[in-house]
Amino acid sequence: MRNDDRFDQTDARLLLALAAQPRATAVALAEETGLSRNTVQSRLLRLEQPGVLDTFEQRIPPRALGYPLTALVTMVVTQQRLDEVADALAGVPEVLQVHGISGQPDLFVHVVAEDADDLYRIAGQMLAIPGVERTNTALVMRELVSYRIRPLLEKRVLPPASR
Amino acid sequence: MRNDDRFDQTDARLLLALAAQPRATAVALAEETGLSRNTVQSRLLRLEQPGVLDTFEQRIPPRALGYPLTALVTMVVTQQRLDEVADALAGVPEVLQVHGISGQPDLFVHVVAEDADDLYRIAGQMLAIPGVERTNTALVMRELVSYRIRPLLEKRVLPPASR
DNA sequence: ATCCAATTATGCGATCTGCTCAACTCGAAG
DNA sequence: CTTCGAGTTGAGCAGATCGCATAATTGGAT
Repeated sequence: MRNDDRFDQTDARLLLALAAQPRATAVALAEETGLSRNTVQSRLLRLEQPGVLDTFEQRIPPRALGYPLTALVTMVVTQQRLDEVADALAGVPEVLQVHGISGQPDLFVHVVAEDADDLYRIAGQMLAIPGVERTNTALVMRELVSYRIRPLLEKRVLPPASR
Repeated sequence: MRNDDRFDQTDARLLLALAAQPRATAVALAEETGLSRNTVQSRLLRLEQPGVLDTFEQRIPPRALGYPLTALVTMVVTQQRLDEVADALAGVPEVLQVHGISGQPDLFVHVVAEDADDLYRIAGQMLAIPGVERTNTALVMRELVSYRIRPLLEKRVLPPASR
């Protein structure tokens, strides 16, 4: 049984081309990558299969939807109720992502808000969830390094010597 | 002067359709949204302009590149050296994103690693950066709520009463 | 009532897609 | 070394889509 959910070098090259022009046609991607159109097409088909690439939603900036504020909230939770709390958090639209982490804060919550008042309201909503013992909110002032994964991608494409 | 970098309801509907089928043709999107093909095309053109949508890289899961471990690292930094530290962090491929935040930890760093040893190595690299005073690493055990922005999108599409 | 920007409708040739088939490459197994 | 098979390539074809233009329509602001 092969490991199908892992990108090989061909995938990586294709993804780099897609990163440059996300809506490029298969023909254009074939030229860009040096692969044949057939290969590009069959690879694309697999990539857009559910569970392979992350969702398109990742590309939608909250700022452009009217949510310029981002906050990172850590939470200490009554451990037995962790799943309950997660469900309750999922009910809050402004909660974009929740991570369960090791160590003292149990949860890590990514939140957006329209303004300071809005954030205060959302923080209140989160504190009111049964099982939440303590929270700490940090406002994001600046994105010093924007999300990027290209360095890792290129690492997979370039090195012909290592493997 | 209009506010061009903000999505209206039409954009939101288009984005929802794209979320369902990221590589759908303009014709298909027109049908799905009830808009004309021309509108879809001109909107798409604007959306793929640099600086409007986030990069395609957001959709590439690090796990599929061989980085199954995710860690969230908080940092206390000599404040005058904040930009220096950010630059140094940008030089580490496994650093996917860095946020400057308000409060005691100054930086928030999103890191991936191949395994525990790899993470240890990367953590060492980060600690060695001049200006870094203290770090705290938390391992991500589970993604309790996967990144999603659809709730906010739908909020913009549905409510004809509120505005 | 008038104006203006955005959307829609329609049409055109060039391009691309979805699909198929045969030939080729190359590493693994026998 | 030979055989096998998966992945890739090249070629071809009908039909769909794209990119672009032009004119009509809509709906909100002046």
